[in-house]
Amino acid sequence: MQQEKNEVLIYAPALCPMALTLDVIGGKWKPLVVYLVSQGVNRFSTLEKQLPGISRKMLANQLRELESDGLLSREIFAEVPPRVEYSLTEKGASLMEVLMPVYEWGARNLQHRMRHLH
Amino acid sequence: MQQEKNEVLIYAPALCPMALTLDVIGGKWKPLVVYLVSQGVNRFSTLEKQLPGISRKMLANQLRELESDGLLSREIFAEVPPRVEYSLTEKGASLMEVLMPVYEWGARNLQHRMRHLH
DNA sequence: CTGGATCCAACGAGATACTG
DNA sequence: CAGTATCTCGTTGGATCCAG
Repeated sequence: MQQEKNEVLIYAPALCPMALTLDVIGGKWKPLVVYLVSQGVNRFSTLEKQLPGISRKMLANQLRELESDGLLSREIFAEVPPRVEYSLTEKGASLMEVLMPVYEWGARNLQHRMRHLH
Repeated sequence: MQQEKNEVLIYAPALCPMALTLDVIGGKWKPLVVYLVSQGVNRFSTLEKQLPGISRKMLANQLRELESDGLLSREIFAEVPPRVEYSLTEKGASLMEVLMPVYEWGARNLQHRMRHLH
């Protein structure tokens, strides 16, 4: 794993797949949003209920970004009242798979960081 | 994977291991810093050279946080000139392992997001 | 119901100067 | 060499109002 002494590598977030991935899934709410959608919580209002503390604007922004990154798809139903449903794309599902071990690592190593809500 | 219809789950970043982990490793520079340290780039000034664009303050902050989260250890040598070396802890190494698939996912799925630097 | 647009406050991050 | 302190500014996110 050790690099050659004279090898010069320049690293930058814009070139690192890890940083790019964290940019796509990072942020305070995105992993929870993706997870909830994967669990069938697929409408704006139900997501909002499950995410106490998130603002409408933030939820809308996160959903737009997740959609434009191809993780979620968005289906609009021309009804009254209007209805929109989100679902996980294949790409989103494949990301969820690689993220599960990360989730488990956190569960094993970060208990001390958990805040207990009442 | 589908939850029961009447099950009511409340999600919050403070309770989600994924969000906690992303908080620990997230941010623009942390994954690169951890990776570089794992590759033997273990001093402040060499890290700074490899991370064009990062400010001293940011690098110092990220190193402090990574240290307090137990991912990096910091060894101070009482010399002139002063010398400090960072290294990956076991915990940091175990995180790197679960993050490799994330890295690979990004490499496969996020090429379109890469910016070419000259 | 699902958002977009706007305004504003708070926080994060860069630049610079200084220190053990 | 390896940082810290301060100051400032830009961006982010919350609140509110409006619309399809």
